[in-house]
Amino acid sequence: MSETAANVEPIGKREKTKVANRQAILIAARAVFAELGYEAATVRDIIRGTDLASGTFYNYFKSKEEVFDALADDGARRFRPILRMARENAKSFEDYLHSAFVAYFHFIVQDNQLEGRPIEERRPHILRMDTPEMTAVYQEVRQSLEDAIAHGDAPHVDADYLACACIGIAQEVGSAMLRRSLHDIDAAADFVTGLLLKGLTGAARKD
Amino acid sequence: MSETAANVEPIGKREKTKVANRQAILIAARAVFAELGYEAATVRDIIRGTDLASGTFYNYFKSKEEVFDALADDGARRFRPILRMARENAKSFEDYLHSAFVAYFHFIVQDNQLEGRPIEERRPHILRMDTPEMTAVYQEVRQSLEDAIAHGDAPHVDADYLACACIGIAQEVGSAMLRRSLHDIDAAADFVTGLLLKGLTGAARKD
DNA sequence: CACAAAAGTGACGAAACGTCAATTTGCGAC
DNA sequence: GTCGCAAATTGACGTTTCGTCACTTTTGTG
Repeated sequence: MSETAANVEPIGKREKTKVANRQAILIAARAVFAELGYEAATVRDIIRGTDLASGTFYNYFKSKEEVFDALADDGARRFRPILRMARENAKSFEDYLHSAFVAYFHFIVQDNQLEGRPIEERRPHILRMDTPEMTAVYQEVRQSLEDAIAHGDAPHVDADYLACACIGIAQEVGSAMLRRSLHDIDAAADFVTGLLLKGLTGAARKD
Repeated sequence: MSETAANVEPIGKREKTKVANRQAILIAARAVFAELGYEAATVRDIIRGTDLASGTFYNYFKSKEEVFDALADDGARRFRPILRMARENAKSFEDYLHSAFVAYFHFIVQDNQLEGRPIEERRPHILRMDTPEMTAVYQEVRQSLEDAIAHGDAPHVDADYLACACIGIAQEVGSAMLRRSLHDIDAAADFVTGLLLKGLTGAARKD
């Protein structure tokens, strides 16, 4: 073998710097959004956080908004396998719900470790939920719910509404949890799981 | 009485044009956001929709974002009395929940009559959760829930989380409803009310 | 009517945007 | 190695939007 052993990844320097630059921009953008807030941040601020020139930014993204969408999309992409594992390892429907919420709450706690401006200001005013990976997460949730219904683990409900309800609950209760000084992931997950399974009775405090 | 009869409203022309101008800007902004999308819209686009000069804009708002917040705030302000009436007229806790959701879904259907860009791209309604009126809506929901708990109409749950869950559900299921060709407000309200009261069992289809 | 305070106006400098001709870098061919 | 071409980077430049401010107009008051 005269070739180097690294022929499993036939990746040239060209492509490598390309993904590296894209990543550098995304990382810089995260930091800038956290520090200045999304609205106040400019494309120049972002590119200044890398060693690239201003013109190069536009080789990778059309605008600040597109960078944000890419960040959101990346987040969803990273979360998806976690969600899938939660489903595959679940012993029961209740178990699935609980571990999925635990996974999500854990994920957002991690994702907001960066300090800076309040979390609300790091996002655009209008959050778009229709990026490809975002949609995929919704589809995954919905599919899981439909499977559970088909399998008799859950009553025959409107899976679309239910998936939306789950996502809405996860988002809002998740944000509320982040606002609290102590991020009690299990308590939050217990709350929402109980609420979904048994309604208010199920969400009641255990004290 | 030598004075004119209109002394019940001691409002001079000064104040009158002031509120009129502010309102004109907000209305123009709504239209511009609907037509161009929020991100693409500029302060100049907005002011062009009124008969005011560009400099005048800054007498009323600091930026496009502040206009958006004002629109959101106005939406919340209009919704609050509706929510309050739902509570005061409710015969029971279940009735309160149901009519509150009906009111909200009705509200967002009305609020999205304007045609233009896809709803995701404009959205001058309930999204930002940290404007004064928005917070007031949250407080109102939470207070209602705490009252119900104290009165024994609901189990002893974490009212903060529950309020957030209700709001999250309302937003997401509301959006899902808007996406459907037929906006069946009652069906959506039945779904979420059942879900909250009895969990999945309560949300099951009635067929 | 006169005068002062408040509000409106639009031109102007500053800031951010997005483009592009010139330059550098990567990569295959010889 | 080096030659040549394509791809990517660069930063200066023209353009667009921003936000301000000196000036004008409007409103309220005596």
